[in-house]
Amino acid sequence: MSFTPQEDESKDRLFVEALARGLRVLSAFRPGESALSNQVLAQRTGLPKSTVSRLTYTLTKLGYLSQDADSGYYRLGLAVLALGSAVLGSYDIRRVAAPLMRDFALKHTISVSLGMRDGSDIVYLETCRSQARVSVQLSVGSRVPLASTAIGRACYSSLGAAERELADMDMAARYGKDWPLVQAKLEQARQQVLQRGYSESFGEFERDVMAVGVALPSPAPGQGSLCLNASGPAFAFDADTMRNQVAPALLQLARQIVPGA
Amino acid sequence: MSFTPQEDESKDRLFVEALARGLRVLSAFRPGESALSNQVLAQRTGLPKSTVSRLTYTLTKLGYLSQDADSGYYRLGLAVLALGSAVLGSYDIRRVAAPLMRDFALKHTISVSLGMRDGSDIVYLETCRSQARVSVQLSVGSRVPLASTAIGRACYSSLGAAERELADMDMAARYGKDWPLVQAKLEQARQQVLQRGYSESFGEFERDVMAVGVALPSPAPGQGSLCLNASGPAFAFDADTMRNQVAPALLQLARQIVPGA
DNA sequence: GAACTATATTCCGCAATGCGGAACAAAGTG
DNA sequence: CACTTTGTTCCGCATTGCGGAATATAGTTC
Repeated sequence: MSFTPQEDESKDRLFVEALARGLRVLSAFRPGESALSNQVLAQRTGLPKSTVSRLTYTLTKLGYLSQDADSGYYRLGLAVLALGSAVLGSYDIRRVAAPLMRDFALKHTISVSLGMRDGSDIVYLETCRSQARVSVQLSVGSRVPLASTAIGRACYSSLGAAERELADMDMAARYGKDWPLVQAKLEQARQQVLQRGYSESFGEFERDVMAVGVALPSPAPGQGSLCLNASGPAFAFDADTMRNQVAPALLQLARQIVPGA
Repeated sequence: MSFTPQEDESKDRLFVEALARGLRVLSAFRPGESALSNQVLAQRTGLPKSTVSRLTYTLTKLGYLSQDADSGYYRLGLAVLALGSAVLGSYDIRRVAAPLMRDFALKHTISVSLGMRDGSDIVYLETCRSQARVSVQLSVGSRVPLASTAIGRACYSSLGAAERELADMDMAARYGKDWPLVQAKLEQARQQVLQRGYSESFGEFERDVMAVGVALPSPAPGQGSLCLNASGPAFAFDADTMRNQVAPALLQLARQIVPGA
């Protein structure tokens, strides 16, 4: 697959290749996959067998991979989890937001998520679902596109000119020839946010899911930009309800979470 | 703290040092810490400044670190979160256990956690708290010692002879001269588990926290060993209640989660 | 604003370190 | 038992990463 992507090229004397390769191995594990063979890793990463072997050996020794006793396949080790939880722990906004989000979810019987922009994605930092049973908070850490989701559009619309430009470039690369269309849509969403304060995505990202999004005023610009969404199934929420009931409440929630502003 | 643990030493031609160092940088972030300077990283990892600089450069470029705009400090990047969530996603037991645990927590107004052994620690894979408000699931990914917690003791007691020996060695190294005492305590706990099926830790790990633990029968031996605990504040749970009410219910919960066995 | 810290980045020659093709092992398959 | 498929080890080569020292940048103090 990917022909060695040393795009920057060559003389980046600061870039530590071996580290990058090791992380490439770790990130070859897609969520939901349990165990991968050494060979599959070689394929996915595009690295030669012997190199992968050395890397898995190293990662295993450090606890970032663990080897299944009989199959010999590798799974992500618990050391990785520790890192992940350190990330979550470092965002203290979660501590503030989570209980408020929980209340919101219960009160409106709707799911609500807190996200942060990373390039042209939104990464979920916290999720509260209305139906207590379903889904094990698995969505924390997962990514949704900036362009087609309510939460992404809200975030995009809150960017300053400079940052927006960067995000645009990111997406231009990502969407290729579709970019003009995507951009038009984004611009439209941005106008809506400027006027009404929230963004919508009614069935555009996932069929039959209605969502609205709002941005949190970012404490420091240039910092990660935070945003919220509220989403529910189309059979339970129509566009009117989302616009007139949910969206104002979500704006209110945002104000609760970040009192200043 | 840990004086460079290059125990094996020297001629391990397979071990990729640069990768290990990079990961050492990532794991220098303790949960709850937001941003670290390059220098602090150098201190904590014991690596020379220029090396750290190169590593942070690389990690930043890959999204595993992100640099605060003005301070220049580094924080863990969102790419790390993706890895972490991939780990959680790979343990399908969570999907089964979580709703049952939630019900349990509500019914008994007590906290319950699912853990897995990693060396002489237990790593939490899932936590359900009784009081909906408090604490944002932050404990997923955190570590507690095998020796002094109910959940750890339950897990220890369920190990086969071979694995127990390994764990013993781990702890002997960890506790040094205290190990005989710790071992005696563990052996005592093991006897209790053999007789009654559960372990206790009443105020031993955290003051004023009462906990009982049980092991889940591991699907494949040699695989990670899973275990449960239930814990609550001492003012609300006395030893009798824990033993006669909570412990049996927890055993029942274990049976629900892993029907076979 | 000059002199001084403290911290981060960059340079650069050296050689240790990681590389990867190929040989070797091991385990599964017809 | 030949044959395939997957994983590990070897080993010489040169690339890659190393780290001390020099340089840049910022923040303090007088």
